Amino acid sequence: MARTTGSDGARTEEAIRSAAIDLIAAHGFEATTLRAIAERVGVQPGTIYRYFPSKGQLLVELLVEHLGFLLTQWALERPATDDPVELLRAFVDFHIRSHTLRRREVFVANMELRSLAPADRRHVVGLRRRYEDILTGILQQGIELGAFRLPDARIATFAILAMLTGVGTWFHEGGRLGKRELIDLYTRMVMQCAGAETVSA
Amino acid sequence: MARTTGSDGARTEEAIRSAAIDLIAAHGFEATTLRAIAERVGVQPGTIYRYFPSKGQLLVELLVEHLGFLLTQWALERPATDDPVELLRAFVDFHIRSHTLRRREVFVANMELRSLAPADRRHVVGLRRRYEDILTGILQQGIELGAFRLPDARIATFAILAMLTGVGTWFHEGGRLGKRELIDLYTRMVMQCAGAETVSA
Amino acid sequence: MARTTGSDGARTEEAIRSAAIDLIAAHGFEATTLRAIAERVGVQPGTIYRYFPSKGQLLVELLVEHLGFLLTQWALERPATDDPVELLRAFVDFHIRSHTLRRREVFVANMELRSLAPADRRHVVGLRRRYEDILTGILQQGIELGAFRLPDARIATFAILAMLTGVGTWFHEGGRLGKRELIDLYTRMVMQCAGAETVSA
Amino acid sequence: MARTTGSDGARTEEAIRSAAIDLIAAHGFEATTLRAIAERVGVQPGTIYRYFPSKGQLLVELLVEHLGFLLTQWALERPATDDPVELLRAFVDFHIRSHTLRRREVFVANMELRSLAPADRRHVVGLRRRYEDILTGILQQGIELGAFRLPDARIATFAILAMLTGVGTWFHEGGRLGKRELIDLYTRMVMQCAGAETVSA
DNA sequence: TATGAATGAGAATTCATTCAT
DNA sequence: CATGAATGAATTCTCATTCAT
Repeated sequence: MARTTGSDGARTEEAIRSAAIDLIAAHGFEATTLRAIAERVGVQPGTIYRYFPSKGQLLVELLVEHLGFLLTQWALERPATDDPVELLRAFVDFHIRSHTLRRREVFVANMELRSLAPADRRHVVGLRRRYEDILTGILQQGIELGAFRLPDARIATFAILAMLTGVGTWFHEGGRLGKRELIDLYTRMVMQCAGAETVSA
Repeated sequence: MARTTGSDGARTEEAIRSAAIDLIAAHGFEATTLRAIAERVGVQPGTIYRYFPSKGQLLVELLVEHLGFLLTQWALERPATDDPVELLRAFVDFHIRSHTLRRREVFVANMELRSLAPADRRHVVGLRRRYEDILTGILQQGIELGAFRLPDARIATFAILAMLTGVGTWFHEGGRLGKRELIDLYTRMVMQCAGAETVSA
Repeated sequence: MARTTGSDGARTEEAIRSAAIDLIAAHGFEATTLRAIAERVGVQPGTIYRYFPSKGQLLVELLVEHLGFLLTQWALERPATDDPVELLRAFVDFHIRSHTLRRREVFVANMELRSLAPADRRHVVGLRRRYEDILTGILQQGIELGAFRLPDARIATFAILAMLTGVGTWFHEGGRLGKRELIDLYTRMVMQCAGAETVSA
Repeated sequence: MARTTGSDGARTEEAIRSAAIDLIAAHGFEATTLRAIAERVGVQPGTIYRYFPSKGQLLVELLVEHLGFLLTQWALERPATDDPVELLRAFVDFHIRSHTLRRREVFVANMELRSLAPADRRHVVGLRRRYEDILTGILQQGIELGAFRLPDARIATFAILAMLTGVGTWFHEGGRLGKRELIDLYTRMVMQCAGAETVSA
């Protein structure tokens, strides 16, 4: 059969993206074959080339889309305040929410940078850098205002992001811990870590 | 030519291990070919099979060896004290030292679990679990003795290990930060994170 | 180049089957490489995998197809009579005709059972058994009716089939003996062997 | 350990021959590896080269030795008589005995001619031809003396040898049939087949 | 006499990719 | 928009063979 009635390009492209993220998150980029993606979508491998020029470019688009989403979404959600404590709390909340909601994308974005061609890697790393800078900015301001006791905002950024992102490796919706509690727990640990004066949890 | 004078098995095996760790850390297990490993060692690909029965088993042996090393070494190095703060300090020191010294092994051990066959994964995950349990034990004891303020020893274990292990992704010997300072910085952040009373830094 | 104009799947599959039978009959299954088959067909080795999932499965399909052909064809050709002598004469005729016409298939079916995986071997041996049973049935009936003097129908089956099938190892169309004479010669020998009363030669 | 006390070259060579026949009979020449032979003997693969210059030559030696044995042994055992019926009876007896006793050698000799290099094949086929000629001679004489009714001594040779040799594919010591009965059965069938006047069984 | 290390060629198989239809 | 046939290069892995010791 040629094509399911009502299918169209946009739908197919989205199905490819979704299948790709799933499979790459599960098995890694190198271990994921276009055949497997195509099979999940229900098309022939050649069809993928109507939407993405190569396997590598598919990965790039996935990562760029994801990081773009994070950046855009934070810009929308970030509270209007300038209070570093408030901002840090909001960032932790945002990060964990988006990283549990889009686990697979996050996982891929963290694991598969090395699978990118150099130019693409630079591009993606640049985007990620912009996301890290959000946290660094919050911490820096907090240090300056005396709200945080931290020796180095940049290194603390790495430490806190690693901690938060690590959630994705073990947290599963429906386990003993709800998402709300998870966020509360991590908020408290991050606040302590940052040496925030007002630890209320 | 049969045998290059002076070559011997033990040396070749070690060279294969080392080349494999290097390349797998750099490009991932799936993206690493036996050809590439062999080329780096200076042998033919088939030679690897004198030492490892398959590519997969090579990975297993690398990971088991590494985790065995961590477990053994901690048993040797851990201070005689029962003081949780002292133990946590020692653990952070140990973890960062071993994880910067053996960066590549650590990286591989964290990334490539999914490349293992199920039975091998269980084995390796079991070993890793034993290592995690060391930290959980320290935190648990500290919580009970009132030395740490943490809501959950297990989750704090994940958080702290993620934070510490993340060091491997950005720290390079010879950068602006010395290893001693690095350890001090992280010790301080971990202590704050754990809510340790005596934060002296 | 993607597709040679005019090529199509069914033709390619048949060409692979034919080349495979030829080469396996000539050199044996283990000694036959997919490369060699592909070369004879005029495609790349990988192309074979569009049609057969593995080299082993290719052999299975060849054998099953051949034995299926024998079984079907005998069902079509066997004379309506119940006379064992008439049936034996027809069987010898049928067997030699099909075994000289499809020499290569027969040869492979007799030689390469050991190259099959156990489950496949059981399947193929089952089919071959059904073919043997045709002859055993004829002999059995002939013994009971007194038309044949044979001590054991089963063993006589082995003996006669070995004798008939052996033709394939030396007979070549165009030699000093025509196919008709060949069949007559063997019919006479088989009849004598079976101790048939009416030996008219 | 270098070598088992008391081991010596002759013993090793014999062990290699024996292991080779076993494995080649079981899996075919192409499917039999020198590694497997060496393992069964308990030596390293390289050791085989002290005794045989190549894998192919090993096969040649096995076949030549076997056919030489048949020729020599028949020369020793053949009855002094000139009576074709007596000689045929003795030949059937001899053939089945030697072909059940040395099943593996026979099997290999029948299956693996195609694995020989052309020159070796000619040599081995020549020896086999001499063995066939023994039977052809007996049949020819019997036809001339009127003891057998056969249209063609050469073709009858093929038919009878195929029939007799086929025994090796299904007969197993210890089955429902003893070797004595087996020989009697086949003697009777061969005599009938040859149209021998005096069928006493 | 035998080992153990290694080679190099070649095996089956997989896969991203192309393109006429 | 999508298929189905095919490519060609690469992959893991195997094996007969060599040879210093």
